[in-house]
Amino acid sequence: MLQFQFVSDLEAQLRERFPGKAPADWQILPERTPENMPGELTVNTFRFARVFGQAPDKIAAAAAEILARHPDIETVETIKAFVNVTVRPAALFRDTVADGRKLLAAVTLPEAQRRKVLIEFSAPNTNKPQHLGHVRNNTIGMAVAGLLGRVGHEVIPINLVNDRGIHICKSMLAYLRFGNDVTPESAKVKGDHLVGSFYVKYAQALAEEIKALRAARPELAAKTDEELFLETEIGAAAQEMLRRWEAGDPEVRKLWQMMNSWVLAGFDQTYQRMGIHFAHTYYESETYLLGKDLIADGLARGVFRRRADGAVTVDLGKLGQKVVLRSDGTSVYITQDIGTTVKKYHDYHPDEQIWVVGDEQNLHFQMLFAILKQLGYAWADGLSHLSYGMVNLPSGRMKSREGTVVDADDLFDEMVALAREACQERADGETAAAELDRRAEIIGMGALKFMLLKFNAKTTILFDPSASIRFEGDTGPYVQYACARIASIERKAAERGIVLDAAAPDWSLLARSEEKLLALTLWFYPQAAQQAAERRDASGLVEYLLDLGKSFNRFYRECPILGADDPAIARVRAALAARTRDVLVDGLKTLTIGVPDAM
RNA sequence: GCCCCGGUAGCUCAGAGGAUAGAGCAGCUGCCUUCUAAGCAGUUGGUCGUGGGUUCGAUUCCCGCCCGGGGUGCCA
Repeated sequence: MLQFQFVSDLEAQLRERFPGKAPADWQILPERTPENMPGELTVNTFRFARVFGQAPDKIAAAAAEILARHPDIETVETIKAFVNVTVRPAALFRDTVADGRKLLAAVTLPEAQRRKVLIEFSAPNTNKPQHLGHVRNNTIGMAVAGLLGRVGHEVIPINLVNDRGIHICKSMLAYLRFGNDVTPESAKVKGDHLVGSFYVKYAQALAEEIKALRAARPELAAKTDEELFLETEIGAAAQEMLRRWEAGDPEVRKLWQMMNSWVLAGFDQTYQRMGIHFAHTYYESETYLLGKDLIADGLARGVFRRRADGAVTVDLGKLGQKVVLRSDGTSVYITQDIGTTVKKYHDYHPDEQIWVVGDEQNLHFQMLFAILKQLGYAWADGLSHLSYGMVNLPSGRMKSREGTVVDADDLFDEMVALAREACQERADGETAAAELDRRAEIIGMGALKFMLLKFNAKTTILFDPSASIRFEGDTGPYVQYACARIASIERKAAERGIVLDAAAPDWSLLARSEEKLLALTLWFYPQAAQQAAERRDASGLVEYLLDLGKSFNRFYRECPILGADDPAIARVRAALAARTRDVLVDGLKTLTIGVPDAM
């Protein structure tokens, strides 16, 4: 990690003054001094006075005394146990931005802390296109994968496609009955959307049949729609299709293959547009039988118990009892997950496995992890559920069957179209249409991803399509705009024949408060990225990038670069701007958000 | 009933034991012949759901209660 010289020296001298007290890994992390307080950086001795066995104000006094003599320190002021300092400009820039490569390299963790992490996200069903809920999952998944990779972990992003089951058969059955052999090509519709339309048709047909059934047989009034499913013709037919699928019926399998390939081709487009890449995709059709042998094994070892009715259960203490095998010997959801988790472990031998899955499955994962621990897998401690909240609409929850969803592809188009309008307005007449399209894609998708990542994953998001997504304020485009301004300055400099990077910049020429604040903010980048990675929470990095963008825009306003009186000041300010751009681009790229050259 | 998550400015959210609780949006005031105004500066707005407790110090930790969401399947 990048450290200020005065902080390292302070650590050493405090250790000397109180020998044998502080542990080897103890270190001081200076904080930014609040704006209405004197100073730039604060050493908060409340945080570590205890390690020296001293009262905070004693340590603060000692620290202040040490720092007052330090050549890098301009002023020291102690308030309670806070030691506020201002740093001499030359030292401040030397320790923060002077070495840009070192700043970016400081994000990477030491080798001993790097791990192999498998992260599973997206996990779509192949009966319908993806909606905003999936987009949140995908965005969080790839951002966290990016963060973990950026700090040096070996990351294996994987997908598990749920490509079998009754919901798939529903789409298939509706296609057989109402499809007239339509294909994505003949209908000129993306494959996942085409298949999804049959899923909706099935739901409609089923609803009508249930309604008719209820009208004909009033004694069924107390039963739920779900309980009546097999009473309907179309319900029984779907169940029969599932049975034939499981039996390997060639006709059913052929239809299944065809429709799945349509959906997967559609998903590929969606993933590509989002910038998602998986190291491997598992298919539930190939893994759904896994786990049963593990249940048999656990039964033999007394981890599980067979109940009188034949079902196999496990006692999970506070979490309750859980059935892991039905009385007819077939798997339940958790049986499959036990099997695939063990498979994933054997395929990759990761130190950690992370699942990005909605919070309605919190209990499921608690149970899954508890079962794997009871089965005795030492690696079960490395399993975690990255749980995130729903995306609700003003009208309530999104429901595919009722068609009340914000479709992913439609949303992307809408975002990009809005960005395109804004680009058009700002562009000079000479900018080619293709270039505007390119910018709009980066800005529109960036705005969407940034918005989704800005929330803490746990919070339930209320998404109002009519209010749409903003491009101003705390947004992706705000950060991208700072980058575009920097790129523009560099272009202008080139046009005017000003050479900005000829010699090593003279950092001692900088001393304005906006310049110092910008450099200090840049210094925090490695910490912000590492903390976000550690917490598996991209919102921390998002907040940081907004903060950096703000620091830059203030600097931009107050400290002219090309207009600086002294060419040497222009050079060093340009270097500071370039450092800013490098960090912003690095941070956005980590979150799979791009940066346009101009906006 | 039990379990999990949330309740902070009009709205959307930060804040993971420390200073006088922050930001964006919305509202109001200014700033584009000056490196891009997707920007900047200023301003209005808060009993941090509520009642206790621990602590030198609590929005933050613990307990009770209220409100909202999710879960509590031999569904996934």
